[in-house]
Amino acid sequence: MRISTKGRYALTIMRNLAIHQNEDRFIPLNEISEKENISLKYLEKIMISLKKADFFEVAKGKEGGYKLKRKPEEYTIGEIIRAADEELNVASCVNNEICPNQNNCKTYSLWKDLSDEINKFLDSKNLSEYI
Amino acid sequence: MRISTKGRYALTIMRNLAIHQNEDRFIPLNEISEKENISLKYLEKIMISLKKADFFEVAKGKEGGYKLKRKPEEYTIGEIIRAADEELNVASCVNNEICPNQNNCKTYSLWKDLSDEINKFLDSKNLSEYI
DNA sequence: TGAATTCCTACTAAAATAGTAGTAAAATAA
DNA sequence: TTATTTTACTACTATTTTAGTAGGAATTCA
Repeated sequence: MRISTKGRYALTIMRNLAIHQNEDRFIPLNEISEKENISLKYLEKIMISLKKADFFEVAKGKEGGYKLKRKPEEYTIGEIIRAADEELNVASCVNNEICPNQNNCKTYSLWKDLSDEINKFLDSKNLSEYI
Repeated sequence: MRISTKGRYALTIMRNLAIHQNEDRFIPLNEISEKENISLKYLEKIMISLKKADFFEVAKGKEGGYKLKRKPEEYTIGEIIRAADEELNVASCVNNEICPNQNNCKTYSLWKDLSDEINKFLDSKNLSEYI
């Protein structure tokens, strides 16, 4: 039961943006790519998901890049991982798909409660704790 | 972040054995296979992992099958899922592999703590709660 | 105007998960 | 003793998910 690298890299991106938040400039992805040794193309792809969550101000072109909209302590780790396309549910029956056996399923509440536990844990941590 | 079907089916097997524990006989896998609509061959495969954990008495041949060694309340859900080959760690750096960056990794403790949380939760539940 | 950057679409590779097939070995009931 | 039932073992295949790449269009600023 693993957090995907996509989720972990999303956190890496957010941490890097947080670190430079006080500098008055946009941070381009190639800077993060070089520092963290992750391909630029892959970071771009992860950004597609993160942008939907409205985490950044974006500037295209020269001197462009990304800048966090909020303070680091205002992002929870949970919302970052979830934004990276990763649903934090341990079984598909939790929240999303309909299980044909839903009503008399003996273990639904087990998976539901565990998923809630995981989300609660990750929502109790914020980005500022990891920079 | 999903619990694999292997892990879920392992629990299904254990639940079925628990249900029939008071009957003075061994439960063959084909009975569980038919009732739960899971292929016999796949159940056999999952059994290979579970047997290593010494959960059952086994009888081969006619009238053979499996029988739980302990009472249902003496099996935790955590040990069942872990026995089904599924490590309950959210990142490979937790417990197993060595991360080249271990000492100054800012997120190691995050993944470690989350993994501990998941294990603690599943170890607090026992099989008798799900039959 | 050219270099740096994000944006967009499509594709490929690798790994993990899920599932199947065939047969040998063991044990018991008849 | 033998046919049948069951687990045990080994190997293979298919499917799905995750990870990663490629190429170029659009935008913006120095």
